[in-house]
Amino acid sequence: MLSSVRTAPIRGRLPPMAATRTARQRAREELTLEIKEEARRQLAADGAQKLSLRAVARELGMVSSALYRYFPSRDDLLTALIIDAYDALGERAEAAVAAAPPGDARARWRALCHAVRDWALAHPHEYALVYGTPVPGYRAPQATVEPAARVALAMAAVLRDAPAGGRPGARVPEGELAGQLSALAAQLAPGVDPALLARGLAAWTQLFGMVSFELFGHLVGSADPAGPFFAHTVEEAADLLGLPDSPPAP
Amino acid sequence: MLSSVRTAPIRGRLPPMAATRTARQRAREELTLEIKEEARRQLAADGAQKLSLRAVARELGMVSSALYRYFPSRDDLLTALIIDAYDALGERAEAAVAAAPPGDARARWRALCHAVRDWALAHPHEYALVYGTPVPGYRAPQATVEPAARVALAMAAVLRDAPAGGRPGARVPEGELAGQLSALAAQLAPGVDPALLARGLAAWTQLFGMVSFELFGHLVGSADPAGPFFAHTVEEAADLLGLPDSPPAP
DNA sequence: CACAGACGAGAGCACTGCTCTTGACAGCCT
DNA sequence: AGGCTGTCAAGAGCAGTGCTCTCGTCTGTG
Repeated sequence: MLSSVRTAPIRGRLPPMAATRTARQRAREELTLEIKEEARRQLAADGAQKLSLRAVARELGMVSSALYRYFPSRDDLLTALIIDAYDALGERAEAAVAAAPPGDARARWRALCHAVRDWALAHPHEYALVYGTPVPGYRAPQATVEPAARVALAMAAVLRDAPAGGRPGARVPEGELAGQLSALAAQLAPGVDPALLARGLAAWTQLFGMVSFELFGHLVGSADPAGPFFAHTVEEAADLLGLPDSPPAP
Repeated sequence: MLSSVRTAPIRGRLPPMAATRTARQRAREELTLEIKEEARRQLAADGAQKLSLRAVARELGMVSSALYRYFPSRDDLLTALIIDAYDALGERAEAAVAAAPPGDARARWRALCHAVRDWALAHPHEYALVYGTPVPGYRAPQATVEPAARVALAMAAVLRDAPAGGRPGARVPEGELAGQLSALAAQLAPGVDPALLARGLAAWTQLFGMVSFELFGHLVGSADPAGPFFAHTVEEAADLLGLPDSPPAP
């Protein structure tokens, strides 16, 4: 396996720039996009379960076997859609945080949480693809971990930039958890109190727990239009995270 | 609806007791159980996605079409498994609560939470079937709602029997949420403070959010052996719910 | 220009859920 | 006791799936 990268030419001449790419390359990229587009359409319509390579190919006017030139298997197509979904959600969350008043940590937190829920409600099947049951065998491809972390990173940034203080009554993490938290803090939110970080993790799991419960129908008997409950709990979580209650500049 | 049950004959003679059921009925019941058993085995091995009616039939030494006499469709088989899973989890949770010291609300809460997680870890695919992505079309059959509520009911009972007090700093639910909570309280935990009930709902979603995140691999980068984080968060949730910190009778 | 590689098309394999028909048997009523 | 009725397992078959392999064709490149 001396030439592992197949597309990279040995000659130093041509960097495959956007302008100098050949017609084949352009066609390939466009077709790849079209395939993902159609697949996403079917995903949104019927869910990941019913996404069929043959149906995608049919809709695109090509034969099913030709599609395997672009995605070696159905799982690879799904993986591509997963990455796109993570990126779309992450981008939305980051944009919401960026649009909130920079000094108002609570507003930033609130914007983040509601952005996640809004995106999930708008793209239920894509959300389910990403935060629902993993596909049968499942091995998270390395390519997914970075986009998957975007929401968590945005949350960490909100906490990092929030005025210190925290909420009293937080238990101090001990033992193995303390180690995990300090390692985590070192890599994404240096200087954050471990107890606060533990609450951040908890709020993170709760955020997606609420959204999943709402989307998957587990709240129908209780908090049925889940909006008010969601908003309330987001505020309570903000309280727990010690985010100041009133904006500094109204 | 005096004679809603179909199997009850109009003649007064034979009540279909366990002893007096015909050979056909017995065979049918046994085969139904065997089918579910084998299906559950395949579910545990490969996940709901790969559960195949033909494979189940093959393993049972019968032909696939015969299986449709017992379950009219694959979805119906899955629904039966869903109900069983709900029941198994609910029973486990109830048993854990019952085994905890009756007066120690925190111990009961802790037992409930850990029972849920332990069951989920022991039966990941059954958990995913129930709390993961709902099946494609999905309409929750009425038969599932009662077993589905068992864990929530057990949680409500723990809160109801806990010494009143709650934790200061709870936001009072307003508007639509207040109405939902009072309706909810009326039917499963009368006399519970709405603010506390809101926190109970939040804890409920968080519990399953944590378990789902752990099972579906979303915690690998952060709280990797998730046990310590789970235990910590369960205690913090108990704090929030105002459950007394130390057992009254050690 | 010639050639290696990429490409689309088609046939085909093994599998799925599900339907329909057929023949055998059990349970019930007279 | 005998006949009717409904249940049952079995088999064939349909439409659909993911995926593989082979075949000519065209394209970009040396």
